[in-house]
Amino acid sequence: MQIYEELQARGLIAQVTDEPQIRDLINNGGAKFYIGFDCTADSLTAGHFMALTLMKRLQMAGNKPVALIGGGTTMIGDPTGRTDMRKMLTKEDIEHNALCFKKQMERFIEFGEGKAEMVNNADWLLPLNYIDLLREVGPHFSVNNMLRAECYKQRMEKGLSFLEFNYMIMQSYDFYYLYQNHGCNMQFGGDDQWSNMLGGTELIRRKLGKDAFAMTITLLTDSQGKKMGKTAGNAVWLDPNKTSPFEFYQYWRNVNDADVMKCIRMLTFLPIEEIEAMELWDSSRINEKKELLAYELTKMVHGEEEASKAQTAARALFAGGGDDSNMPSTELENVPADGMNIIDLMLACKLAASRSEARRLIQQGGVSIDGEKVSDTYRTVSREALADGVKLRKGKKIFHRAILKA
RNA sequence: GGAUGGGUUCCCGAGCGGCCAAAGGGAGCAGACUGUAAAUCUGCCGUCACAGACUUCGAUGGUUCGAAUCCAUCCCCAUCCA
Repeated sequence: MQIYEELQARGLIAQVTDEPQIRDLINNGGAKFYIGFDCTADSLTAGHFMALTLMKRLQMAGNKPVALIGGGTTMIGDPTGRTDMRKMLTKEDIEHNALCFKKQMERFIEFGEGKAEMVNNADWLLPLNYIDLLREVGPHFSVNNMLRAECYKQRMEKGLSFLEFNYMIMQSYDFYYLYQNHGCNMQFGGDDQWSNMLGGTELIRRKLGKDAFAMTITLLTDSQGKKMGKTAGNAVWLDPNKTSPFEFYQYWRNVNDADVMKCIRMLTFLPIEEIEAMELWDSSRINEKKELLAYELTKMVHGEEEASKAQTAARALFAGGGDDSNMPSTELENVPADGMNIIDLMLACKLAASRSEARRLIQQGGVSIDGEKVSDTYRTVSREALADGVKLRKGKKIFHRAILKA
């Protein structure tokens, strides 16, 4: 099976500009493609993960990936899928974020001579001169058409600033620039980027009379149609300091039954045949699939060792027994001689955002220490117990070890 | 620049002088049930020294015994006109 067919089989392809040509191009390793990443935060998220795996898949098939860091476009802010304007980030923030992205990607994809390239659109967008740019690309964009684009339509009622309106033009310019200066002939992106990407192929056709291609990836949504990769509105980060490998593992371990196979198909590198076989598994093996998914993804992002640790810890905590030394933990300093109040302890371990919340949790019976339910909000944990480490549990799934700093 | 309608707790959205920490829904959290799933049911859902107190309803000032609710100024948003 060739790469294009594989991507299809995995359900990754959403839209393409010219199917026969793109099939031909990537199956023969003839594509030099780019994917843009807006650096609105200082870490990549599970949402970016699929784009990274796609780059890897295509690279393995002999195509050349270009990772575009949006140091310039982030200055504008993509209005796609937003009902309000993004907070404007400072130049310093953006530079910092771009640097963080770079580090994370480097760990994941192979860069270097003849391998993947990394570019930052700040390099060519920032020096642009307004009038020159207007004269260069302005005549090729029809405002009428732009307004018809889905990404702006949604904003017509809520309001769209001129700043954001220009996002599409900047992204189009990127493609045009990369086509000319880096020989990029294709752009990939999330399906929500379709109109922005078409802007680029159009611009190249009009300015240069050449064909460039675009292909979008199906957005990973759960059975309820919501974007995956978020818990409680917070992103699942790839940075182990922001989302520990254990938490990362747990996120995937807990996906809905209905979404497991989709995730395995779209995100893992397991051979298609193996996945097809899994489809036929008895429904009683659903948890096996979830473990597999969680393990595979954690391995890719954090390495095999962390993945096994997370798996061992999870099994120990939920199935009982075994080694549970790998659960997330907090080292405590300044513990008074007569021990620490349970509420303070929970706060110190970030298991509750406020004392009220901690108190509530206890009153509702959601907290336990070393397997014993806490019902008294005045309960204190002795310094001696903390020296050995105590196992806190919040709700059903959150485990945390608190231990005195040596 | 003009006219009109708006800015309410994470989001949507009621409230329009005291009964308002503020209806309802969503999200979230906890409990029950389960399979570390979903659905369902129950409770919680501003903060704290938590049967009490304190701080919130775009901002600032004012009227009043008392304001999210009235007045003034300012900032922001939408719609129509230019």
